[in-house]
Amino acid sequence: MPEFLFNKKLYYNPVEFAMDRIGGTWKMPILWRLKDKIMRYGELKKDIPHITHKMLTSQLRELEGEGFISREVYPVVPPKVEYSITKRGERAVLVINTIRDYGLELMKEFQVEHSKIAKHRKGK
Amino acid sequence: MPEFLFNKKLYYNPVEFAMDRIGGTWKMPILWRLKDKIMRYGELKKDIPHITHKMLTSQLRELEGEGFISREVYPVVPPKVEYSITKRGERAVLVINTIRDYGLELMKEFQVEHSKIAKHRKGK
DNA sequence: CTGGATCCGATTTGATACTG
DNA sequence: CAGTATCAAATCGGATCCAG
Repeated sequence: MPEFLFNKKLYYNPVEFAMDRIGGTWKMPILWRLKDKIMRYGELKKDIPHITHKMLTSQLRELEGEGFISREVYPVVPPKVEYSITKRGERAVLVINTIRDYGLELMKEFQVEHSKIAKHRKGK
Repeated sequence: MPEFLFNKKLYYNPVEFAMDRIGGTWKMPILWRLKDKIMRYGELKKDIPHITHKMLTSQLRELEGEGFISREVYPVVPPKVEYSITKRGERAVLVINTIRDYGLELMKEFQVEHSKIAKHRKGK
């Protein structure tokens, strides 16, 4: 397993590299929401439960800085900022889908119940 | 996105749940090594660069406790303990493969060199 | 050889206040 | 509305020591 440097951090394998780009608690939920629509900062904030202002802004900065999302600022008062997904972000969403499906599978094995309106969702 | 509890921790989505089971810096490297062979504690320790005693033992405990690997203790002196992958662990390796492939793809995009030979860098 | 426990510094995150 | 800055709390990880 080769090791390498990126942004002054030492990585031991490609998995770690990938997870540093799109992992953590919040990046996937953000990308997931932007996968098929443009959203404003406030919309994301309202839509992602429990995320704090600080985490949302910092994670958006990182995702933007590494090209997974793009940010458009409208010079109006009050400010309006829209976030949208990029090609690179769309590619990431494919991987997120795989992990998500696996997560659902694991939850079943571990008998975890998503308390919310766990209606019968066939397929997907 | 539903939220739910598992082991007294609150999760917001299936991705987070999956990554808590097999994510972190060391779990994937461990599973990866056990995917096609049984290994002793000391072998894993020597084989995984930079992992500390504390991290290796704690991660092995968690992986075992959640059924991704199994642990066999031989009642001899000095102790001999062998770790092997389970069916659940093998399923996880499939996902790890996907993430790994994606990681390699990303590394290429970001022009990361993963040669073991050091390259000239500006800073350090 | 394997593994548990403890101390402690480093990193991450939450809460809060402030700005254009 | 969107974003920055600061401080404190919580978490994580490394080093070390003890044990069967």
